[in-house]
Amino acid sequence: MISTKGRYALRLMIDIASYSDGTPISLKDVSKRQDISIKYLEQVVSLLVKRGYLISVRGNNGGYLLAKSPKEYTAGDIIRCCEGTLAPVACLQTDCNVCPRKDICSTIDFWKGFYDVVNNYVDNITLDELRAKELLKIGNDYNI
Amino acid sequence: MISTKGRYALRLMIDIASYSDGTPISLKDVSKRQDISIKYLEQVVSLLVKRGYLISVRGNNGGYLLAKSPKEYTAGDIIRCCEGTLAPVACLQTDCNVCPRKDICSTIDFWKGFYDVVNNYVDNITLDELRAKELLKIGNDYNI
DNA sequence: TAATTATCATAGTATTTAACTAGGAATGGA
DNA sequence: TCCATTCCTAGTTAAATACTATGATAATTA
Repeated sequence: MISTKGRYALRLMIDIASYSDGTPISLKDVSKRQDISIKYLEQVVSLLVKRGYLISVRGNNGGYLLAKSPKEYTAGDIIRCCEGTLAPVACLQTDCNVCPRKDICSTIDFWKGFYDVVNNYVDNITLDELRAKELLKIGNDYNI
Repeated sequence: MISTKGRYALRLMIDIASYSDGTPISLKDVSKRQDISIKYLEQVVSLLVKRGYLISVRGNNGGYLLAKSPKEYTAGDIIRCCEGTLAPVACLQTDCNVCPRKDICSTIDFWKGFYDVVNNYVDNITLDELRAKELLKIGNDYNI
């Protein structure tokens, strides 16, 4: 199960991509549209800023801007940024490859394949495509 | 991340499929081979018995038997039995489809696709295939 | 029959994680 | 200077995870 951090990050990025007209989008606006508290959004957004996915503008009329074109973000980039790895098991996280059973483990290949299909899926959908869907829904008078 | 319940369930099933000669396999033996406490295995195995995936034999020389051929179990069957749904978000669990944003949500289709690739992957690998890998590793003198 | 070896059922527990909320400092435009 | 915003760190509550523990029940075997 993907946590709220990753899911909200995706909605936040789609929101900014959808509503930005070149001026920064404030969390206050995102919060209203997405029904997520500003305080929680602050935590999510800080991860995206740290990673360089968003540019923050402080002060009055401040907010956030995409650092690059929506076509250049994949859903995977965004989710992993806030969620961490999508590895289904700990032994696939590169840093802790210390399972004592790794040489005799018959399931590791299965989990590797799992990891692969997940990464392959999320890395083949761009923020631009997600934004297109968002705009479609909005244009549709909030009724699909 | 898949929890120990689902991962141990898979190893338990592979173990039983690999070592069974028609007589029941006890948790004591599985525990030794898999390095998982008997007490924890008892909890995992009870879910598989309740679901009818394993047949339990009580008393001395008791243990567990597969209820059907290894070819007839998918990895997905086993994992979901002990792990619950593999849905990445709560609103995809059929029973609680009550998200107030469902009509305007632009990410639901993305998560549906995620869910699909995961299910498709785990349901296309059988216990028999996993057993084959296990036997290969064992035969290989515990060295890959 | 009694001892032994299993499964079965339920409860307890320590640790971690998730999902927030809160307070206030720093920034910068009006 | 005011005020809207981001930024930073802590605190909190609830639930889940990953077990361990105790004892009942069942069935084989000596």
